[in-house]
Amino acid sequence: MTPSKKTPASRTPTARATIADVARVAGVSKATVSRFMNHREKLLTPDIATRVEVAIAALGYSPSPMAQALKRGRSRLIGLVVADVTNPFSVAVLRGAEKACQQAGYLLMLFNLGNDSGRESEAIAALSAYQVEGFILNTLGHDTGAATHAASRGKPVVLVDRRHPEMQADFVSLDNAGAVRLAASHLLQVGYRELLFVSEPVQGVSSREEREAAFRSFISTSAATAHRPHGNSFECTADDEHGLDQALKKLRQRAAKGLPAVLSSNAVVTLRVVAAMARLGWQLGPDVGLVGIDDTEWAPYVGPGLSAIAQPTDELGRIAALCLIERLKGLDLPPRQILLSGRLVARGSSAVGPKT
Amino acid sequence: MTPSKKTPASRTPTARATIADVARVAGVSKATVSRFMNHREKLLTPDIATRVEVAIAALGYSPSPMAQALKRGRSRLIGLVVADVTNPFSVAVLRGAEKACQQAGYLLMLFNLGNDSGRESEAIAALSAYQVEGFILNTLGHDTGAATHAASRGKPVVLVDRRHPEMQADFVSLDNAGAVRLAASHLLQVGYRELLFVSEPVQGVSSREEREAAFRSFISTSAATAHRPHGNSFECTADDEHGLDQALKKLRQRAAKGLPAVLSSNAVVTLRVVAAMARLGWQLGPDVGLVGIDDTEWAPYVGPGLSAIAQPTDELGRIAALCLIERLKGLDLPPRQILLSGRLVARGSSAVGPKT
DNA sequence: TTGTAAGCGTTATCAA
DNA sequence: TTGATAACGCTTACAA
Repeated sequence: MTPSKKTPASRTPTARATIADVARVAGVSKATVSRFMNHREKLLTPDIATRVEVAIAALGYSPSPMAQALKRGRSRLIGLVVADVTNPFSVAVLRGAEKACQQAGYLLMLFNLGNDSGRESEAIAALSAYQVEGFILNTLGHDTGAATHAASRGKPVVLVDRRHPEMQADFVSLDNAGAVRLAASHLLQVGYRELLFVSEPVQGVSSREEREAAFRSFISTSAATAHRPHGNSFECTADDEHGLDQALKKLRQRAAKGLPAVLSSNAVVTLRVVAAMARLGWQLGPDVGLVGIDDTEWAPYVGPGLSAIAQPTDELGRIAALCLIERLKGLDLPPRQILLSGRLVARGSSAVGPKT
Repeated sequence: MTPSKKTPASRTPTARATIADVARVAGVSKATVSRFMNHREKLLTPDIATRVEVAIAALGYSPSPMAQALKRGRSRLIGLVVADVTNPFSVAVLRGAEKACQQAGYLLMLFNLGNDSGRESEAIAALSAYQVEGFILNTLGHDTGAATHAASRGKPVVLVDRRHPEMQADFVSLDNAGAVRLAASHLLQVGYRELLFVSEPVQGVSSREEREAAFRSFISTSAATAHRPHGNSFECTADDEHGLDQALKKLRQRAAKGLPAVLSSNAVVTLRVVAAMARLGWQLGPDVGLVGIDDTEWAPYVGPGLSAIAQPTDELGRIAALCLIERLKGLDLPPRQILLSGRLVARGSSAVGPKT
């Protein structure tokens, strides 16, 4: 018998107590300790129970989730894959999800793609290896093989904001169509008539597609209206400042008989539009109106204040986590779609006059 | 013999391949497979090696990090505890750290305190349980017991931005004193004379203390200078808008013979100051100057543009991760302090006239 | 009600 | 150079 087996003194003085230590101190078997931990008051003599309890307290024992995971096949870990942590929307979702997970006793393993959507498979593989019980995905939705694979292996997946083509999974998102209608009709109401929808390259990203489509359909629907709006779309990339400037100039030229306004498809784009307006020296609101999807803490202080459709970001993250946890608890339903409404926050950038 | 033991067909068709599966397919022992994985070309007959290699490829085998962690005591996991993911500085650090960790083959487990600094112990306990090999801590530094405990157990800890009192650990941060001097002397140079340092409640948070102290010392040092600046400090909380308004009014009253300016200690405070200025209807720059620590993507577009000290945030996160990884590789040095310099970005909010 | 023992997927020690 | 075999810390039949 090696001394390291039995005498606690021979352990590294700082090592975690194991179930065997507890069993020894309490004078019971490991199985009993395990039962105490998992079934608590059931099937346990009060006497033994207290002995175990005391030993646990004395040693400061807590079970090793790693060992539990190995044995049970469940890890109490949830994998979160994010296209870009820099995106404030992603962060907000992350925040909501993390909170809900913690409350349910799950921990989050984070994998940031850094906008390199090709690594989605890599991310999922890495997280799978750690036996995460399920995934929350806020990614572009290309490179969808691994996710589908995970899903087919019975690991639940929840998609946030962006769908993956052909993937059967719960989906939690802003009601994109509603949000775009809200923004666009607000612009019409205020008096803008010549609208430009600006988004990042659509490139198969579902939320961008949906918003763009909603915009087109809004325009064609309300063409018959008293307002008779016009609408166009523009895709802007990070480096092509010139292109955006040109698009805005054309917008203003077209707007001979109606005021021009931009509807931007997310916070990143909004910032680009704001930058372009600054370059052109135009006033947000009177010269060109602006409403963007995504409200931010700084929106009130940019120019005359940026009008926005606020997403219930925390709620999106929270609901995504809760959906996932329900599945983990065995809920077996066909994939659900949960669409949350945006809220219009009107500020100076969608006011025609200097003060409304 | 239960069929599930040996016949692959009886496994859940989707289960991961294990080392035993590989061994069986290759016709070797588990030990051999393990050796192939860990020592590669050493001590292996070419014939056997290729058989193993083929089997691994055929089954798509990759070892279970959980099982490895259990056996080795090392998990290739790093715990990141953040006071508040909402803070853009924290996110930026997170981003840098996550990237470096991924490159080194580590995964990040995230725990967000949601600004409830009392839960720091809880966070560390939870992450410890998962055998994380080390910690990156960007927390307030109260509730320091658990971290110290982890450190004493030989788990390396790196502190980012905020020190923990009496804790021996690597520390990575902005050079706070330098940053404050940079900001303050810029204000003097431009022509501001009556300075107000605004920060969140200092309350034992090291970075806030250091910045405040640096401000005081800058003022007293340069009092003998030709500029003869005055300086005061103000702590502002999220809900006390009135207090901040009053502080700014007093600042302007004091500034009878010298232009007034605010030096804000981080992005959160900067936003509050901007909001207060909007409430008061004052112009940033001509009425009251402003330089804040932390540059943000929206800073150029708020008012006349917000002057800022940009922190090398990505670099901070990256270096924190690298420090940790060095320690994990066995580096045994006394605690290091790594201080990175900030960079001044001057914009309209620190320009006395309408255009410089 | 409790204990014994097998096994989760690895790695490490020892023989062969 | 390779193969049994015993751990790692835990859960769970099955026996007692």
